[in-house]
Amino acid sequence: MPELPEVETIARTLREGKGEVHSILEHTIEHASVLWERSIATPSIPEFLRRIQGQVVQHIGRRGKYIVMTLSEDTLLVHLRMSGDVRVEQDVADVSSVPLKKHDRVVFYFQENERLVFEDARKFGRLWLLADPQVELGKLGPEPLSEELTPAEFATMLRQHKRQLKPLLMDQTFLAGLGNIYTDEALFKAKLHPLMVAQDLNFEQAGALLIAIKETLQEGIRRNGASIDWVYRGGDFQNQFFVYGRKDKPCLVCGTPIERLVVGQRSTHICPQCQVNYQEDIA
DNA sequence: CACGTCACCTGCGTGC
DNA sequence: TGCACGCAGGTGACGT
Repeated sequence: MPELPEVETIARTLREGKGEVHSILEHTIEHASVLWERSIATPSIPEFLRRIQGQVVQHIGRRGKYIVMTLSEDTLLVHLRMSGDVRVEQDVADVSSVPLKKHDRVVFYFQENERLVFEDARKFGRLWLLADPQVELGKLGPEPLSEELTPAEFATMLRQHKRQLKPLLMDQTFLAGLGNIYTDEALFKAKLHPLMVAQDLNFEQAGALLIAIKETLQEGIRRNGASIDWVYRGGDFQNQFFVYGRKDKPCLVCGTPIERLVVGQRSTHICPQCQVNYQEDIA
């Protein structure tokens, strides 16, 4: 599920609390339990369990699609991939006696009688415990919402790549945070076809694309992300989709039926009327 | 460098 | 009802 807005929503909830949930900042991990070993990317399970003990949560943020938890000695990175989620359990007499759920993979028990549970039905999600988080985060491209990422800078980035727009935008080393849904929505907003070659965009189109990306992500965050399928999120951005998942439904701008195509193995949605700047090689 | 394919996993919706 | 199949928010390892 989770793309940048969903991860941001989750990180904020852990950091600031929301509704019933209160922040876990400054709380101390008493110990952890790993129910699915492959959920831990690094270090080894024994080292992970040993090192995490006694660490205090000092900051919680996000970089790309990673939740970044700065602990007293290390940094814990959480990547939810397709079906991961985290939940906080607190406000019960004894959290450790609450039954775990079918898809729970890693559990952190806090001294404050709380649990942070990483759940992940499809088991694609990963956790890293690192002395230096840059080992992992250093691979990422810029943050799309950063004010330092300007239209001029983005145009320069696009000019350096001879790739199709959609796969390029989803490449986390190019730009960190877009996934399948928000990419389709941003391309629609910018009126650009996903198969256009990045290098071929003019300055105006590059600028429009960056603005569309920023606005789409900000709207997603404002709505607390999108909740679709059986993975509950609590957000409602899914009700704002213009193209994603709307195959054969009328374009909300021009009424033309939305088309679904496959790009880089990923389901891709476009309005063939609004996103016309791509020309098939009509030799 | 760019692209295609498969692998990793489970669960849900659809159609026969 | 059972069951096969296609689909799913992501990424990484290959091969061409």
